[in-house]
Amino acid sequence: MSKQDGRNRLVSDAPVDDRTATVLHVDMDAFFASVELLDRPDLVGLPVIVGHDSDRSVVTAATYEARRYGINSAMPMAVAKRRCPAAVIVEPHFEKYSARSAQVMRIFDRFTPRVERLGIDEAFLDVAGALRLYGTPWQIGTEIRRTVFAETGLHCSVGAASTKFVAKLASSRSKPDGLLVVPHEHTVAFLHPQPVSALWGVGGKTQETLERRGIHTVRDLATTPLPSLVALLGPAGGQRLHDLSWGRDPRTVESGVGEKSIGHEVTFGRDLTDRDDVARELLRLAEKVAVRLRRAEVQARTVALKVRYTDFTTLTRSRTLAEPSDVAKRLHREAVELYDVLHRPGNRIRLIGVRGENLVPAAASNALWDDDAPWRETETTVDAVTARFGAGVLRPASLVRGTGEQRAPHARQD
DNA sequence: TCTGGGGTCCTAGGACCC
DNA sequence: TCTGGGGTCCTAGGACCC
Repeated sequence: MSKQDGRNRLVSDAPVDDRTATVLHVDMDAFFASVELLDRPDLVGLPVIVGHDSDRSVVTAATYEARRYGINSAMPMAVAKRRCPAAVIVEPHFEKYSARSAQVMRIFDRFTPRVERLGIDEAFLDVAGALRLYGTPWQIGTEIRRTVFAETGLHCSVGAASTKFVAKLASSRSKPDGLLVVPHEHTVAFLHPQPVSALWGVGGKTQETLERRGIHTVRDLATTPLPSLVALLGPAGGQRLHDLSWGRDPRTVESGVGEKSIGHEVTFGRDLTDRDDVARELLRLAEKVAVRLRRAEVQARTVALKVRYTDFTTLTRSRTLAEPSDVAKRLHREAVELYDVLHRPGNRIRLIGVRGENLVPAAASNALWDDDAPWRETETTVDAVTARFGAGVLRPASLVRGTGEQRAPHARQD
């Protein structure tokens, strides 16, 4: 037996055929915080919070030591500091997490080609075709955990089951640094005692709705007539939760699916009121979006603007373009026009965001014929100009008025 | 306690077409 | 003269997940 007895375990002690549990969910433990500790071994064992140390910030990640003080992701930083004044706060470094994530995902690829990334720190693996080579799901999960730790120094937890949802729930129940296998025939017994909030898609609001009707556990939901659930949650939601409560999850592991939208948003340290300030921020965001669109070799058919006022009221406005675009200037113009409809003197803007939606492949021919792109922006256009001359150089008004004749700022020559 | 930034999916109404 | 039904697209908002 391994040193991880008590962590590595089956859902039942009875001998079971776990070859039915071919969907694995691998979830990195306290990922951002753990990556930071790789560079700061002096902080190991301490309550560490990753996030900006400022008002209006939230906790991005926390070590298990910090979680013991009741600190969790998405908690306002002010609250977290109150709960544990001694906590060490570390600024996030997203490039570092991306690099580690890629390293970990490459390890998964060695076990099966069927890997579906889910965010930066988790993935589903379909290992049905890997059993002959690598053994049972339990053995594969154990080997993945061993390899990830050996090569990165990071711990992860693995759930194995016959469906994605149950595998994901199993990994969460095995955390931290654990492995839990739920054979197919144990699925319902595993699910039914869980709180209804364990179901994928049941958050605070839905949980409240369900509990008002006396539905507290997955078993309660499973034994509620489907029409009642549909009346409560809508046709799609009612049917889906009912299926999940019986372990039915039709989703398969899909590798290589691209993003459906690409966006950036920013919350300001102090609210913006000036229209030109907003327009300038929209340019920064549009440039970031455009860079990522081009990198992904897609174009956006629709541009969406998001505005959050100081009272947290949040609006979105979107418009579908005549021609899809990956050009910052074009996205920016659209976003500014959408904003100008909303603008009122004295409005206090807390957040703005720009998102490209309805993505379509960037056909090579578009680059040749698209009148809107007589020049192709480099990835560094705005950043380079801003870095050299300061943000004030790129007056938003001049860009709004810009025509097709306007060239990219000359900084691109280097 | 006072709320980040990256996303996905669902609903619902209206326009428009057949 | 008053009235169809289905399908798709667009837009806005909300819940949810990591």
